[in-house]
Amino acid sequence: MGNQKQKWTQDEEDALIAGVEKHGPGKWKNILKDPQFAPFLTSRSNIDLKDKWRNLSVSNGAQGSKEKSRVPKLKALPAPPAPTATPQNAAPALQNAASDVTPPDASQNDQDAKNPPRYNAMIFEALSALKDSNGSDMNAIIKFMEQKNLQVNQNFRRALSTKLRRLVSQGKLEKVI
Amino acid sequence: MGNQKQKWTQDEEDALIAGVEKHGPGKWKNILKDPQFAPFLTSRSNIDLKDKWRNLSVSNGAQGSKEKSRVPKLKALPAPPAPTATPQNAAPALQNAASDVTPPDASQNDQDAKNPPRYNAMIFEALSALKDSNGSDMNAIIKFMEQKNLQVNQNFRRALSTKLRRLVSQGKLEKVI
DNA sequence: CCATAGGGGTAGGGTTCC
DNA sequence: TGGAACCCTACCCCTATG
Repeated sequence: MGNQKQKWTQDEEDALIAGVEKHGPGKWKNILKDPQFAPFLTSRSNIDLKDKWRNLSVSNGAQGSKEKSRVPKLKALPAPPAPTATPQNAAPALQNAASDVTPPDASQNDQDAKNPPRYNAMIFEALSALKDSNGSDMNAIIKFMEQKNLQVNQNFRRALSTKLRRLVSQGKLEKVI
Repeated sequence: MGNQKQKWTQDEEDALIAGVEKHGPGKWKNILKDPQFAPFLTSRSNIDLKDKWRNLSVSNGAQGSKEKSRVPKLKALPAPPAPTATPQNAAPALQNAASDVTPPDASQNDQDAKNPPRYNAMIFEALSALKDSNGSDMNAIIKFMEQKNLQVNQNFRRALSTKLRRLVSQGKLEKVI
């Protein structure tokens, strides 16, 4: 109903293509986070990027034959069991082919902490920040969290407690007192 | 690498549902160990079970009701179905899902249906059946579908069209004109 | 270490708008 | 009718907690 289509601008499309060149296809979230492209894609989600790339590939992959009155016939291809060297990379007209798409992202998994409450990271950040004298107690950590406007509810205190114990048992933390 | 998507078969899904009925949700390891279900789930981990159950719950539950419905499509199996008569292949072999197609659904819009129509399978079956020397056009495919008593409405024609285009762009189909 | 719960990300099928 | 934008689901990985 109130569903308006938001057509892709040239800038957005360029940013997407450049992003794929840099990060490789399939790294939509990375492209979106890259400060180099993010400014152009503020109103796009990683899903949008994926879909747009698919559309680009489709229009580019199809033969641009002007014959439209013709009824195209289709023939099944031999099943593609051999994914040998079939990059299926129908990149939409990329000029710069100097750098292959091979090394897009060395790490396939760099799920950096962002949204979810990364307690571990928070703890270490806190301890690092108030690395005074001979360590900090739990209350100091809580205080630090509060100043950071982080969610510190009743549940959190308990979670922090067990987390600290676990970290100590894992040797990642040292109890000084 | 071995990162190939392994779609859930009907047998696997049935086994999971039956397992949840017997052991309750959250007892994934138990279900996996139960000889009653194990034969069908040899290629699934307890994590897979958990994820699949989550998907099932999402698609079947929350239909406008705040009720977080549990068990999806439970059919009340008082007695163990014991369909163990068809272990056939204990190894995680790749199965060709060509034969089965969507059941004859009279509904015009199966948005809420659980089993989405598998256009791909239908298309390949059609092309394989009318293995024309030069290939087949869309109308031939439609004809084939009609003879199969498959739902061929306006909606289907459109879907088939886009599907064919995408398959061509993916290199899975070849347009021979 | 083993197990479960939940978040997050991509791919693909299918649909809606123009 | 075809293309483009969008939505929904499947599947899998990762982290956190017990």
